[in-house]
Amino acid sequence: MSDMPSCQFESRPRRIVIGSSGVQTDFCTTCSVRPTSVCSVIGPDDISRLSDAAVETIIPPGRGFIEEGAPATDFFNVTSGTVKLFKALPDGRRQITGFASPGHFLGLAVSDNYAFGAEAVDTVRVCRFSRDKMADLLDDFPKLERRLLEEASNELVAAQNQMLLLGRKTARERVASFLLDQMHASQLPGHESNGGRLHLPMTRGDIADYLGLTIETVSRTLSWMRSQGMIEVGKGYAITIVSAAKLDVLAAGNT
Amino acid sequence: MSDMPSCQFESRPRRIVIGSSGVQTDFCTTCSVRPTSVCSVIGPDDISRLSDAAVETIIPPGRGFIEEGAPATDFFNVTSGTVKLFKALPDGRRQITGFASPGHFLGLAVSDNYAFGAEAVDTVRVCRFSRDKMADLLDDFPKLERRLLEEASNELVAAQNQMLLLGRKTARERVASFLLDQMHASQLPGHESNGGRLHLPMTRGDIADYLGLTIETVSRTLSWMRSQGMIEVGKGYAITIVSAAKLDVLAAGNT
DNA sequence: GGAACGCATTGATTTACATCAATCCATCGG
DNA sequence: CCGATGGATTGATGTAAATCAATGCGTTCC
Repeated sequence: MSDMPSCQFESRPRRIVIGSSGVQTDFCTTCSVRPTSVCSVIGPDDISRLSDAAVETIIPPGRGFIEEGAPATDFFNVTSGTVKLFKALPDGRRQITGFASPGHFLGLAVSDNYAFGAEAVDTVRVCRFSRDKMADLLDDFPKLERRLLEEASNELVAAQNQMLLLGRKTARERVASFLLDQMHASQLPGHESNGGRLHLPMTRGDIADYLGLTIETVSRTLSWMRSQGMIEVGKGYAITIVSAAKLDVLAAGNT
Repeated sequence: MSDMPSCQFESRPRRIVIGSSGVQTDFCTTCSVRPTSVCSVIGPDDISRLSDAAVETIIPPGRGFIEEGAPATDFFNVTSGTVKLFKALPDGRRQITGFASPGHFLGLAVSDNYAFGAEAVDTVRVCRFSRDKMADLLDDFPKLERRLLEEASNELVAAQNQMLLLGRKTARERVASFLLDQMHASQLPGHESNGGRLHLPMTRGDIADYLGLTIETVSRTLSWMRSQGMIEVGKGYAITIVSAAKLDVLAAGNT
């Protein structure tokens, strides 16, 4: 899950008016995710096509905005905040299949219905594209399709790594892998260097649902890592990586 | 993993000569996978472009043909047989991330190296496309990109289902899900109806590596299912589903 | 300001599956 | 034809993680 700088914008959903003058406030122009997201393939001359298609939406923490099984009418580009993607069983068991941060494109569906759910972990901003408008953009901008294929391929690789983790790794290997992934994500372009300090807005329960563990196992493992001098657990959701090398050895899987 | 009818062809790899007459034996023309695979977007008038790009390859059982970490120089379209896709840990632990049957397109890579390995379960035929030739085809046939995006989206959905299975399902739920998936795959277009009888060329070890279990657990679970009247375990690799309804209840996850 | 709630940590106990072991069966090669 | 090998099944035992429980802390709301 790559991590991108967020798009700053006003705090309520609204439709950008299709304007004929160039004076309108155009959040696409000022969006800081755009240089590295799927939107980057649409050039400055065509940016109004983007603005016309996109509806910026603010989603408060805890609110779901994609429901597994619901008709797949929209696509979403995450421009700020963190989203958890998940699948659920009827008895309440849940597997988080990924955390989406700015730059992630959500909503690819094969059938007519979403195969997964999405819920805001913290305050989230997304640009929403209806399926029709997306189809128009794809027709007019072939490079967009190439870019979506790249995104999908990225997700496939991440999914395969996660299957290896879920199917074969021990609890300590899983937590180590998770922390290292979060560290790498926070070091991608657009993130200010923060000396190994991770901001993890998701709860221990969310981390457990992502790693195929329970809350207690995640907590015990983090406590053990702290006792081994690998991490520091700070206030709120801050975890600081003290020895990435030790975590690397764990995550690599040499049991 | 969708399952498609296989492409019949001669039993050794060779380059199809770029011919000017229409008399040459053209395996693309006779390929029975082609109507439903990514190649379907290339029309009969352009089929020579396909033949020019493809190299048919026969791979014996047990032979690997994609090595995790190796340079990603080729793509592969599976036209016959079964392929296992996997990721490995240094200490020998291995997770099979999928079984690819005819119609599957392999080799999408984001970086310059393959993120997974591939190995033939039984005798496998693939059409191999070099990266350069694939790029040419993509430039000339934009619908090919759309089709690849559809394939990738299919794989993403399958991966998410598998993450739910690996992260949250019990052993019985996993085996039930696997058997039902194989049943559905065998009922796709191109497969003759075979009354619930599955042909599973992969070993119990392969099934275990796919479901995040051990050989013994898979074997015990199949034995229990036989004792419950859900399946019959026949000679060789044949498993017959006797009560899909009971397996459905298990697989659904209502523990 | 205090009760309620959500979240996290830690302890004790249980359990689903792994591990180790033995045996059987089918196939292959000499 | 027989020994070797690969694969599968079944039994006995061990264990990593789950489950159950208790406690503490920070935040929110009345």
